[in-house]
Amino acid sequence: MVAEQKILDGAAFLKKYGSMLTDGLYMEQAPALTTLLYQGDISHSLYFIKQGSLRLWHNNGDKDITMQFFFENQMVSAFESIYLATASLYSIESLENTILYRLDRDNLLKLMDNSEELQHDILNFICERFINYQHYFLSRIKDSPAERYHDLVANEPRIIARVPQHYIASYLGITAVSLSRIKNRH
Amino acid sequence: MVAEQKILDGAAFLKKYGSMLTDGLYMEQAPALTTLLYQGDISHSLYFIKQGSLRLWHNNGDKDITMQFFFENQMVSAFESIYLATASLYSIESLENTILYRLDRDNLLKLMDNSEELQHDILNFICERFINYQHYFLSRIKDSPAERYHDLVANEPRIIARVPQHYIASYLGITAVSLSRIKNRH
DNA sequence: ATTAGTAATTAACAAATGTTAATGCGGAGA
DNA sequence: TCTCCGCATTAACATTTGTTAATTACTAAT
Repeated sequence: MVAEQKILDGAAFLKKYGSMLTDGLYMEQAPALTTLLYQGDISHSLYFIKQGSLRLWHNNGDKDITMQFFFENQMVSAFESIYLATASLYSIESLENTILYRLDRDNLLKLMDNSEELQHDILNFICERFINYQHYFLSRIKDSPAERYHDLVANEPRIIARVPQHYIASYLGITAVSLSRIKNRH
Repeated sequence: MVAEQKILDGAAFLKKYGSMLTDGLYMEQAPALTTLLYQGDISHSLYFIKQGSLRLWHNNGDKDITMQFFFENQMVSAFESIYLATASLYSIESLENTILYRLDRDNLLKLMDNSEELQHDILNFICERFINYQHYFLSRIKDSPAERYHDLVANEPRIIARVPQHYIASYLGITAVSLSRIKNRH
């Protein structure tokens, strides 16, 4: 789910493969709070954010677990759901009014069939994403909510500036009440 | 890190590709508490467990986070460390006296170069492992330590039977003291 | 400007875990 | 058999978060 990776971000992907995609790439607009993928569905789209922001989360009956926020130039997907045609563990929704490029599953797979280089890039992409994902989860396990909040303030100004607090609380794994306490602690 | 996957387990892998590996596959013996991979090192080996058990964990200065236990017939690797030649986030150590098959990095990559089918199997393997990994982490986040312990008792008798309690506590994300309390609650 | 609805803060209490320390248990080896 | 040492249990206390509820702040729409 983590789209930030060194090898191939959204902009680099479009630059490298965009010319092969004239018929499979669509520009779309999603007003704030539009759901792009429902948890449990099979994903048919890979997205690139031109403008705006997305949230990816898992729902567990009574509560949401927000895993990731996405901003401009990032590539966003539940790739394993696209590739294996399995139910997505996550929902994806716009936070702000968002402009996207959408790459269709069929065209992605066709493109992969025709390009060994893309297959190689995709395997790298998955490995990188896997590693990022592991870092995220390890920090979620080993660092306290307060530490992770201060880390966010220091290193992710976009999240602090553009994401409502109760989603940040969900991302930190705590309630909005607890986040408020942490912010105002001595 | 999760080696249990439907598409290709250790036994199936050896059956399918073992004949191509006469010179790259070594049998090894690891007495209890032998470290096979140190966190921070680049992994050079993919393992298959013939007999015994392994533990995979991440160390965070003062405490260990145990992520996975492995038993007979499982394929064990920090694949992204092998494939991308990056520092492993994890250490791997034997719990019991363990007999392993070890597949060398060079031979694995050579084999992948010569077999498109293996490349395909490996991408599937990674996607599957990614999904399993996500399930593990989500359960770690959304379920209480008590729920996860009772789940372990119901579904993972091998872990309960063969793994010392303080490693189980580390796997559940709590202290040995807290696990003891959970076990003896009401 | 008013109002209504959502988000954020604050307070009070309950529940769970961490920490430290003392005790009990059990196997390995002399 | 005795001793030692690591593992497991139990207890007491501190810390943190969850929960519920009341209050305040903010935003958007009329």
